[in-house]
Order: sequence, then structure tokens, then C-alpha cells
Amino acid sequence: MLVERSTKTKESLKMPADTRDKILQAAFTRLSSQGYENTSIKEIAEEAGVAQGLVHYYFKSKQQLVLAVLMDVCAKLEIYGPELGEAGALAAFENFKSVLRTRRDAHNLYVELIGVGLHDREVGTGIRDDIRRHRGEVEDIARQVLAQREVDPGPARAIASVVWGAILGIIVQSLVDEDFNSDEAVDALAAMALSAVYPGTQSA
Amino acid sequence: MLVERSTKTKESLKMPADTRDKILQAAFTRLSSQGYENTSIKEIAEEAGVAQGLVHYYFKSKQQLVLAVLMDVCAKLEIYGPELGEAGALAAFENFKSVLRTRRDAHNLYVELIGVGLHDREVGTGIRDDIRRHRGEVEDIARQVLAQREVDPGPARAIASVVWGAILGIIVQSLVDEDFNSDEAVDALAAMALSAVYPGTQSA
DNA sequence: AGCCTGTGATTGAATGACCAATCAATGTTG
DNA sequence: CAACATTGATTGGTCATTCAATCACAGGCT
Repeated sequence: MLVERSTKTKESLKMPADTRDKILQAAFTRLSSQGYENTSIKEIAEEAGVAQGLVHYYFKSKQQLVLAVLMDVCAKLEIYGPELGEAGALAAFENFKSVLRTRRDAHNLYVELIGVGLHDREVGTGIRDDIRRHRGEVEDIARQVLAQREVDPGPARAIASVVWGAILGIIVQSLVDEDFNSDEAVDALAAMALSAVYPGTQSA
Repeated sequence: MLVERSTKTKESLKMPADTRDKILQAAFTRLSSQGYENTSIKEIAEEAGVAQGLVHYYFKSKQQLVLAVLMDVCAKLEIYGPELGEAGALAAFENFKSVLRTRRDAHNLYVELIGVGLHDREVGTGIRDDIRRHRGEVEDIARQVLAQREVDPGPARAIASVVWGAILGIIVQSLVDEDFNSDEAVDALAAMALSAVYPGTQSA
């Protein structure tokens, strides 16, 4: 059933995957510019150029559609490069600075969905898992840096919580405030993350 | 007109200020537990025990009501104590740890409204100004600490962006993820904020 | 004191609009 | 001719906002 489609690559046959993608793309466009509650299934269908009912044919509910959009977007939002350790961290911070400018739409959607997820269990668990994944990626980098310095890797998780949190906070500020200087903030975050002295296994 | 009311403390007479407060309180209760879009004016009126029309008598629109709730809540959310400098910073971080536990409802509302504000100009400017104010308070503390150490106060603004951002990020993580260890995160943030070496300064 | 009256407070029904989800019908294709 | 893809009208509901009508009271007037 599902596998057939990947075996055939002819363009003459119906390609529901294309339709699904069209809907996903249209949903992202509308959702990121208008917000979750201001975007109706009807609008998304219009943007995609399909009938309203077709959206519910591919996605059982609005929440499911939105989660699919989120997954789709996040898959394309990799900010971590190949370098390891401190160099990798610095590269990631540099990359983040440019992503802040180029992916406002995705960040808009992300931040809004966090708000939606607070009161919608379906969206909420999706967001939670996504946050955990991102924080985990930051934690990996933190662990590398600590290992490189041959110090206790214990605080890696806490550091990741703070760094990922600060990243989100900087995203929010740059979305909300036109005058926010995000480069300056990211540089300060990099300095704080890489030069701080953390309490070892014995807490302060 | 307005002064008369404060001169008389009899309970027999009409006290519109009380009614307004009742509506504000009811709105906070519902909004923080159900979210902006899942809360209708009708529900808020019921929670407050007044007629639906009365809500629009005191607040011209749902957005205005929500902003009034936000202002009301923020006015009661002071986490900065009287101490100055590094001691003040540490006290604020400690206080933040307990506020994280006790004011989940207010934080729920705050985070949701950030999302709403992204696509609603009226709410958006309210949120932006609020964020600026809070970041400004953090900046004041940062400036005190830098002054106390007799180093360049230049990075104070950038530090405040990061610290306030991290605070928001930690709030979000603690709201979204049951298993999030917020104390650990706040301690790490305090360590990063107070022990980091910033560009343009020599270490302490 | 007792009546009068205007103004602000309060009510609840009515308005006009919108929406997610369903479904029976139609199109398409292997 | 089945099975999948697509349509768009329908359903059953919700919502913010408006409005005409009622209520409570304060302060002037007799």
C-alpha cells in the first residue's frame, strides 16, 4: 500500500505524496504568517489549491496537520555542523546567527506552537519531544567541550538546558522586538557558555 | 465621579471597580488554565458571575481584556529584591527558582500570550513592551555586578538579553516538560552569568 | 423627609460570522 | 471494475460584539 508509491517514479500516475506536500507547504505558509488560530483548514486548502475535504483526507485533524508541519520544518532546521568540541560549538553559534535572520517564519510557527501546546495535549507532546531532542543535541556538544577540557562532564545537562533556553529566548526577543540586537546576544551567549566556570560534582 | 467611590466605604453602594477586578480575576483563571483561544468571553463572564455584555462594558475587546490581565499579573510578579550587585543577582536567581514552582499559571499565560502576540498587533506591542521592561531590570542588575567588579559595563545589555532569554527558556521547558529539572538549570544559569568572561573585559 | 430624574451599571437575547469535521458523490487510474 | 483521490456542500457548533431594555443610586428639588 504505502510502499508501492516509492517503487514507482512515473509522473503519469497520481502522486498523493505531492498533494500531501503541497498541503504541508501551504499550511506552513499560512500558519507561520497568520498563526494557528487565525488559520482555517479552508484557507490552507485554498492556498494549496485543493478542496477543503482533501486536507482532512490526508490529516485526520488540524492538530495532526500542524504537527506534521512542525516535523517537516524541524527536519530542515539543522544548525549543527560537522565540527566537534569547542570549534563545533562556535560554528553552531555562528550558524544560529544567520538562521535567526533567514528563518523568521519557521521560528514564528515554532514559538506560536509552544503556546498552543500548553493547552492542547496533542500539540503539547509533539512540542515537548521536539524540545527534548534539540536540548539533547546541545547537550552532546556541551559534553564534547567538557571532555575536550578534561573536566567533569556532570553539568552538561544543566548547561544544555540553559543554552537551549537562551536560544529560545533570543529567538523570541528577535521575533517580538524589531530593535533587538540578536548578533550581540548570540555572541554574549557563546562567551557565557564557553568561558563560565561550573560547579563540579560538589555543588556550590 | 471617580473620587467619590474611594470616599465611601459602605458596601451597600455599587462598586464598579470590584466588578472590574472580578472580571480580571476570572479572566486570569480561565485564560491561564485553558488558553487564549479556548476561552470565550461567555466563560469568563460565567466565572465572574456577571452577564456576558458586562465584560465588553469594561473592556472594549477581548485583546484589551487580555492585556489588562497581563499587566495585572506582571505587577504582582516581582522577583528582584532590595540587595544590590552580585548579592542581588544571586538573590534574584534564588527567588526565580521558587517563582518557577509557585506561579505556573502566570507563566502559562505569559508564554501563550507571546505566541498570540506574534500575530495580533494589539497583544504583540503589549508583550514587546513588557519584555523590554523585564530585560531592562535584568540589565540594571548586570550593570551593578559589572560596576562592583570595576570592569567595562559595555556588555551589560547583551548579557541581559541572554539572561532574560534563558529565564524565558527555562520557564518554557519547565512548563512543557514534567521531568525538567529547573533548579539545576537556574543554578547553571547563575554560574554562567556570574563567572563568564565577556569580550572587552579582563577576568575577575 | 419624600419624589424625580439622569447617569452609570447590568442584563441577556440577537446578530452575523466563522470553523472543523463529515459525507455522499464524482473523478481517475491501474 | 475496484481502490484510491478529490470535491464541495452540509452539519452542528462556537464565538466576539452589539444593543435595547432594565436596574440602582446620587443628588437636586419640593
